[in-house]
Amino acid sequence: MPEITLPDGSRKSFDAPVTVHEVAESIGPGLARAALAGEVDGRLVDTDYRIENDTRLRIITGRDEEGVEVIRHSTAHLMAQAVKRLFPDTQVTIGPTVEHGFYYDFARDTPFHLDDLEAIEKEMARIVDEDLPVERSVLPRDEAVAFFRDQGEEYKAKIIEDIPADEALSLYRQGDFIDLCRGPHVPSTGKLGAFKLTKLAGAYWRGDSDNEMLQRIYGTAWGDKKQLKAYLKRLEEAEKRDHRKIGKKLGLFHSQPEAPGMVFWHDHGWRIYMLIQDYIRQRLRDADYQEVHTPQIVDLSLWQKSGHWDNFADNMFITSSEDRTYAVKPMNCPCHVQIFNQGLRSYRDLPLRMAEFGSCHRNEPSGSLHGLMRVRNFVQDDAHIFCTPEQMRDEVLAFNALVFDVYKDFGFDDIQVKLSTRPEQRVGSDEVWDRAEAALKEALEAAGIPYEIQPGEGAFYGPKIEFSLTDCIGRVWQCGTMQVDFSMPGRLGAAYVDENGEKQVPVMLHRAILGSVERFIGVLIEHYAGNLPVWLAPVQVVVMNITDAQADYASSVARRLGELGFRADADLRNEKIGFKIREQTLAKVPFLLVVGDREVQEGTVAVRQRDGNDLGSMRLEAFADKLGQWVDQRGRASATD
RNA sequence: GCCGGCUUAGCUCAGGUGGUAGAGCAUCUGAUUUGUAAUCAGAGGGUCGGGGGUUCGAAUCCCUCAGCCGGCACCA
Repeated sequence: MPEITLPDGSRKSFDAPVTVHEVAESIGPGLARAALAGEVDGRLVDTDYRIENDTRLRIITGRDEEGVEVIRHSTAHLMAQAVKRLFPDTQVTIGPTVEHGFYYDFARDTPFHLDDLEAIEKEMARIVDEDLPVERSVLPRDEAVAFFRDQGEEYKAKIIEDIPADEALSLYRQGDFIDLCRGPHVPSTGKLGAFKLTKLAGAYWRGDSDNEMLQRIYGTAWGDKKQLKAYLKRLEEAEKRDHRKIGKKLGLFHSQPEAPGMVFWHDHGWRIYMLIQDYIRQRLRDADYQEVHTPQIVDLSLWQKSGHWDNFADNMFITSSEDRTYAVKPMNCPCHVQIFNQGLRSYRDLPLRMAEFGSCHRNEPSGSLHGLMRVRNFVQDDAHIFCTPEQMRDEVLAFNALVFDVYKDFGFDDIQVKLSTRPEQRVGSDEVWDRAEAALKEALEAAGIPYEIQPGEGAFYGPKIEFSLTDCIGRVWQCGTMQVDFSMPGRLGAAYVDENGEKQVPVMLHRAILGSVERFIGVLIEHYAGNLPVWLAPVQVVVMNITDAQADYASSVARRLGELGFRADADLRNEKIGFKIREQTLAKVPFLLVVGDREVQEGTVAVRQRDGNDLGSMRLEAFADKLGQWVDQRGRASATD
């Protein structure tokens, strides 16, 4: 005689055990149709789950997050069923859900073709029409292994063999297709429909590049067609923001086969680059960093001593001369230790903050290169802080504040912080790790920064904090980092003399705010869809004349703005004003100044913003004042867009 | 690096089943002197990513290399 409590607090009594579906039916036929699963005492179950005792129940539909999750899972099964029908020689492996959808990995001699996706989608739709009931059953592990092996599903059998022998496994059957799955699943295939297969890819069996490659099909699935459509629309929008497309259109940079993964920065792109670098340089100066510059290529022996050669030999560029072998530097830190090592350091010198915009080369695997986001030559806003263990906390605290403030200037307010702790393979005693992790934690907590812990994700030489920012369409980019290093200073012989006249090895903090400048520019372009805030816009103002009669005036306005420190061009082409406005708007110039006879006579400029907003006519000085204010507020307000 | 796809004019892209290439924009020339997102006309421009092969004949079919794109793996 179960009494069931619903989320709104209401109770329903039944004379006999009932299924989730029956409870839904008792509430209303609409809910019964929409029910995809139930949550019984916090546990997700199928709709045919039988409730015996008093319990709390939530009916899950496609409107719930959990419901969409169930739909994605079930759609993965649906796809696998369709694939097995169309390509019986295929073996199934795993099919989990991912953000916005799902994938399924198949083992198959001949890879799928893009055209196959369409056929698979059609078959999926057919199975939806068949509205096959999805039924759960339970088997002991060994029987499950035998079952799948019998079906020729070797991979599935291997997966199940890794599960403890005493565990019973749930299987889900829909028509001729059976898959191992924890569930829950939708009650029947007819509940599915808002899906689309999106990508075809190779993926290693068990995620290990030593294993054979499987065929992965990605799909997206949603609660209804409207959500699906909205998602596809969002994908399209994201594509329009692609920094590679925008970078090409605006002529910011290019790359070519002769220098894969390396960037040819053009005039306008390089302006952005320099503006960012100048800004960070000023911020670091204000925070008592010194700036240094170290060699591009350094004898291999240094990299052997630092340990990088052991770990990253394949990813380092090598050059040689006069029987010596050099490595093109993949990072700045060993060189910074060399500067630290010049002369005798006192504890009074600490903390010593050493920054460098050093150009680094890493021979990244060819398949990992991606526009500006993953390159082989990059510059980081890199710095190393040499300090005592006692100073770590304050240094981390100060750095946190700096990171958040800098991100605000670039227009990012939504920042996620993660703390990665000691990995299995590490150097240094537990005591030292305790202290380092505690210092990072304390600093985060003292600053009131919420953070997530990633156990075991730290570097081998120390724990790290990672700062990720969320862009305007919700994508997360890891940029900033603060890493504690107990290893390298010792390996490279760094030392200072303490209060007692004894030599000590300093702690080294590796830290960057933006990370690679290349990548950060990529993130900025996508975040702003190319409409960079005024302080970063390569060209801030274009002055355009209506006819030749105002050419001199327009030139003088542009020149004057240049003298005031702004980046202003004149567009004197013999074109209609509408044409010039269109072109300069597409070039994402934040301010367009139109000057005709009226403006010449009155000594004014007509101001138009990038978004089409007309600010009317004003004196040049008035405009320059406003422009100065917009520049000064950087990315903190959106006055111009 | 691995799997799959792609590579045609400066850019964006057309070019069933093999018969030596085409559009729009851009460029150049001329006309037009124009008031807030495209003025008109004409002209030039390509060893179809590189190399090799099949064929009487290859942008098209095969092999190979490179780069790019989507994933996987990697990311000090």
